[in-house]
Amino acid sequence: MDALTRAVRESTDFPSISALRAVKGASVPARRGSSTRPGTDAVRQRGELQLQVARLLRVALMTGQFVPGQTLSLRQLAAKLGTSPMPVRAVLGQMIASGVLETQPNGSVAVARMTEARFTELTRVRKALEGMAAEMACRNATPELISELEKINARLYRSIASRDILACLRLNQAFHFTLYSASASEILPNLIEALWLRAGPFMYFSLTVPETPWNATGHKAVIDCLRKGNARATRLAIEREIAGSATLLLKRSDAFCTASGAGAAAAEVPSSRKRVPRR
Amino acid sequence: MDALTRAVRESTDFPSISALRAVKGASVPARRGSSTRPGTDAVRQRGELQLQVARLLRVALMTGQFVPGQTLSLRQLAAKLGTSPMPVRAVLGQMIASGVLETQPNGSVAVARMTEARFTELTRVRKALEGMAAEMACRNATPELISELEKINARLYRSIASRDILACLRLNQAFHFTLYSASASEILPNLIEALWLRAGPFMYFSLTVPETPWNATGHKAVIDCLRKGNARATRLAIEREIAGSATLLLKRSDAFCTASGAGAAAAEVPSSRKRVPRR
DNA sequence: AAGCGTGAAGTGTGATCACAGAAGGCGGTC
DNA sequence: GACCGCCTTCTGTGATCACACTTCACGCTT
Repeated sequence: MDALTRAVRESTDFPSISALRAVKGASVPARRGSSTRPGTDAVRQRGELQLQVARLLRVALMTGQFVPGQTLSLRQLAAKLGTSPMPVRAVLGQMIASGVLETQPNGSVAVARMTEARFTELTRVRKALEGMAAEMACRNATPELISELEKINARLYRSIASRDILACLRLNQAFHFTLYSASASEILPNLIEALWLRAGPFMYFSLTVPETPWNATGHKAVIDCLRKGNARATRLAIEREIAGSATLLLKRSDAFCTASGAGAAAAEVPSSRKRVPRR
Repeated sequence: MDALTRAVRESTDFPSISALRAVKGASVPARRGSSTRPGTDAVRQRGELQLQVARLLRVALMTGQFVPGQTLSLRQLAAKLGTSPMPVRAVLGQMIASGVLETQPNGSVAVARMTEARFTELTRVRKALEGMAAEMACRNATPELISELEKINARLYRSIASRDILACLRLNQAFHFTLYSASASEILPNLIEALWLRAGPFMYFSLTVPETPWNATGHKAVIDCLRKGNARATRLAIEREIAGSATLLLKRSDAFCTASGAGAAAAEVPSSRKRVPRR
């Protein structure tokens, strides 16, 4: 549990993209002109930076690196990532459009806060979409898929036993999304991912209780239904899983204080505006 | 029907934003420095340009101003809208993220093409989400809502009678979204709008047959269910409406030729690259 | 005449600059 | 001592520039 609080404290300490780029001078932010991309620079595909920024930001959100309500600054994020504000702008804009982030009344962007009503709705939509994806996945499930899910599940149980919450989150996500990607749907996984991203920061903080009663028993039921080839039952099993973890989170109603209210915890986040004393 | 083909031919002839801005020199694209924003300039809120670009692009997509598969150029769109490429970039990036547009292998962005599989999936997800929104809307339906829906519906019938397809589309959209916004959901209307936007260009071209057998009889059933306060029935009525119009479109399988294949119709779109003869 | 290289123009992406507005410390005044 | 205004700094947004890459017309060569 202290690993979690530590991760929260070092809330912006995720790996820098700049390590992936050529040296180019540590803090000098890349000169303009032909010297910008010396021949020794690492090859970069078109839009590669945006993808990397998006990936890092997604991971950061899902692993509680950002508190709900915390404001994210374009330039600060860009500086931490070692890029110009440009790709960060694009990614934040997309996340705002998908409801993961929101613009505060003064114009700055912040991690979306969670209210009880929002969470209930989110859970309802998740049940519908993920249930549908699970049903479709069951319709074209292969033994390989089932064995892969079992492998993930085994690792998940080990992570639960060793209280490695980060690994739990990662493996739980892996379980769900390998299942959903088997649905062969082009649109469902993306929609579901956006919903997870919306719930991500809040869920992380709700799981920071030392004794998480969540044990992935629902996953076993899902695998059983897949093995039987019962699509309806698979849908119901996934819906039960979602509902179960949701009620688990709702029971900890204090989590909303952290997330939604003008509570102390949100104010605890050190203001990102470090003022340099004048002269 | 010629109004439609005309709209297709003038496929990029939508109103310019520049009319909303101060004069500032017709084609001179705004100088840098303090002269950029003279005191006589129209007041603009933060991010107002992006919102306007997004609105115009949404309308253009829903009214068939862009053929599925047509490539959209940042700079050309910006020039047509009278802005810099910047806000267009942001909007296109969001639309790509939501699946409305897609990046072609060479990197340029294009209106997403529609395949039969995609359309089937899209319809399934729409039934789930819009059914849920309709059910929620019925739970807190007011006489005002019902009368407003009836008013929209009456205008819709008049538009069908006069074969004003643009008005039909607009009023149909108004009917559905006033219903869904009554669900008081924060997330469903946005998700549904993204789905409509994905299907929009394709649906428009499927409706360009002169004798559209679509008559909004499903809307009457929805209103009846709302008046009875039967939420389950409202969901089913909406699902039937969606399924009905979907099968109507699927029957016209040739529409996919226009939309998906390397068909002639897509190639008909004049290449947006007008080359200036060299010197 | 047919094929091919050249180069200009167009493409999206990333970086930098400029601007208006918000936020809050600092010095002034009452 | 408390309040008010300035002023610095930071915010996101829009514009412009630079770059790598693609595309395609022109003009040369075979």
